[in-house]
Amino acid sequence: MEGKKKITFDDIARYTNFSKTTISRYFNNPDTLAPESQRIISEALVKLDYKENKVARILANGQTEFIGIIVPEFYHRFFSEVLNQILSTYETYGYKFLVFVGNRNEESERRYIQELLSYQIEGMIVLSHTISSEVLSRLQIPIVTIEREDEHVCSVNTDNYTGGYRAAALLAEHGCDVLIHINSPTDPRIPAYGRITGFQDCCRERGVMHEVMFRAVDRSHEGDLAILREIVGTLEQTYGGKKKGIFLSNDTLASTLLNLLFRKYGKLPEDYLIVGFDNSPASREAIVPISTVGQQVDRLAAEAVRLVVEQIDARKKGRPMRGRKPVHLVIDPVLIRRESTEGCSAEC
Amino acid sequence: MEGKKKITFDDIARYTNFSKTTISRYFNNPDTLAPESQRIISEALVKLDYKENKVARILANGQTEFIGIIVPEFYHRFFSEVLNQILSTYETYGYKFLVFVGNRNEESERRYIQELLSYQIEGMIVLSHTISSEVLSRLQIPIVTIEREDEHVCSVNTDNYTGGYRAAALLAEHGCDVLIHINSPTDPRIPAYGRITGFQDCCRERGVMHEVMFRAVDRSHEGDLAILREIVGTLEQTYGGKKKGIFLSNDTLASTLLNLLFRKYGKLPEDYLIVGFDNSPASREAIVPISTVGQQVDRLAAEAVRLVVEQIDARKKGRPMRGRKPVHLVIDPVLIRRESTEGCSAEC
DNA sequence: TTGTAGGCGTTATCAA
DNA sequence: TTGATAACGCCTACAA
Repeated sequence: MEGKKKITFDDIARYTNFSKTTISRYFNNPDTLAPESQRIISEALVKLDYKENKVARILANGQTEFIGIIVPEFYHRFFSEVLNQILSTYETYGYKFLVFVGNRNEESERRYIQELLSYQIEGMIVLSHTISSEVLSRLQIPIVTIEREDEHVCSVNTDNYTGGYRAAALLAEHGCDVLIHINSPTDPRIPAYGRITGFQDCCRERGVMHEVMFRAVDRSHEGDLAILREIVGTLEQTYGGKKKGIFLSNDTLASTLLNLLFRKYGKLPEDYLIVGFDNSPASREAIVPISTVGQQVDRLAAEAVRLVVEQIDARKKGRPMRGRKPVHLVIDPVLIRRESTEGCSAEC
Repeated sequence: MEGKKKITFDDIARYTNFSKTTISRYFNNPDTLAPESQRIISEALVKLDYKENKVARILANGQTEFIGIIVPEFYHRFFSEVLNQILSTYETYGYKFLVFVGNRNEESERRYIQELLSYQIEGMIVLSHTISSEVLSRLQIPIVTIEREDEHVCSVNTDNYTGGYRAAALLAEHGCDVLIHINSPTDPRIPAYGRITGFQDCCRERGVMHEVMFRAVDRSHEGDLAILREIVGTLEQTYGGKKKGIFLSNDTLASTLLNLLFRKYGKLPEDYLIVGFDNSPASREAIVPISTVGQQVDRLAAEAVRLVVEQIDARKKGRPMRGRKPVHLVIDPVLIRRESTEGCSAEC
């Protein structure tokens, strides 16, 4: 009952008078065994308390069923939600996940990748963005990125353009005189940039007055608060009597703005409409539920895993993906209307 | 440059005219090699573009450097934060983490554990609570739990009792006439129950009127809202003119209550003081920053990993932990005073 | 339906 | 300082 040495196929073979091969077959092709043999072996397994050793199996057949994941951080809920959904696909595909958090440090992320490769991962899902897709593509294993620069590898992204477009459209429909988009300075090559162009295009098409304000938001709550306070000051001066529709780059920021206004006025003033991005709990649980553009995180994750697995499978039968153009999947965002734009129908 | 077959020690040995053994030594005991030999091998590695294969190494020496993790869910930020901190210890100890999310389903968690064991993990950190510590202790590998029932295994927990005590003390110090604790029905065997007893003991010691309200909170935001609305109604009836100090089981719930009151009165009424638990972003970013009892998540995680690693090391040299009583570490909580109890000093 | 023999890429144990 | 050889535990032809 103590620390006995592990039971192997050899032990079972000896115990049952079969060969190791037969034991192996019991696990991999049970139907090629005589029913009686199956029973004998199955009983022996219990009797000897056999525990399988996948490391040995991997060495023999090369299939680790490992997928590596690199996440940049966990502060933004988006990442923990995606990770959650990815991990949940274990039930579907059986792949196990080796997870690393990139420290925004290219050098260490490189090391993580080497480590992952040394464990013979069969594929990789990358959410971190410090390593270029070109470098990733040279890794010679199936790779899928989520919401990051993806020129040379497969990817799954939210249709940010449509998201930004719909946010603007929603605000315009509610008769806002001026639309404001607040965002941090964004690299045009990453998918999130689409939110900006979508917003702008919608405004232009409809001839609505608009402005994109790039500020160093998203560094700290205090910083955001200060920046938004200043912005509110500016807005009240510049667009005094006008109805203002404000689209923020994420729900946390939207909630911060909302709180700011609510504290100032004891309510969300009627000349302010707010839309966030992500459909994170922060938007639903805000003091006034915030309209938002929801990323379909479950689908992002599911498609990402599906895509890696597809490539892994393809590579197992020949090498059909060789030189093929990377696939870029796009997931539709969902516009969620809440009180911050619709007003409070019932109870006010 | 295409899909060449992998380079092994054999290739390097042939290329350098050393034996496989020497190549192996280069990696494991470089100092036992002649400096010249080291140079030769090191150059060969580059020239041949060797990539190490840890699976083979594991099979040979039995050390996977894997630690398994089972997290119950990712909705509560606590878990993603702990996971984050655990993963970050890679830099310190070099252990890699295989992560599973338990679906609140005992059967599947059992399967996860089997899967983890089959990959020869060297230890396990468990945050999920569907599997009893007794069952876990029979797994014969180092195990550490975090904030869950831990009778038969090592654990790291926040000192919930002190947390509850300090929350109550804070409210009492501010002259509250009655203290209320809102929590979901809690199993007395889990650490979080300490919050309740700590709260009660403090109230009793000080002779403060108090009440613990067990409600089915934490299932959904809408549900919480309804429950809290009802509670507020009750409180206003029962404790009309009194100053009420409310301690909630987590920050999200505290924030929901705060929003409710703020919407109702346009501010946080002066006869309400609020304290949450966790020091999650929700408390800092609330419309009125919420005082809270902070779990030192970084320390919880760091100690948990240290504890598994310690056991793993101990087991490698003999088996000194055999039969020893499990270690239960306790981390002090940190009381964080914010506006929801301190009032607004500056700007009001 | 079952068995034999060799291999997967390292490390460990003796020798030299 | 270096090598030969046997593990590690399983899988996969090929054979019977």
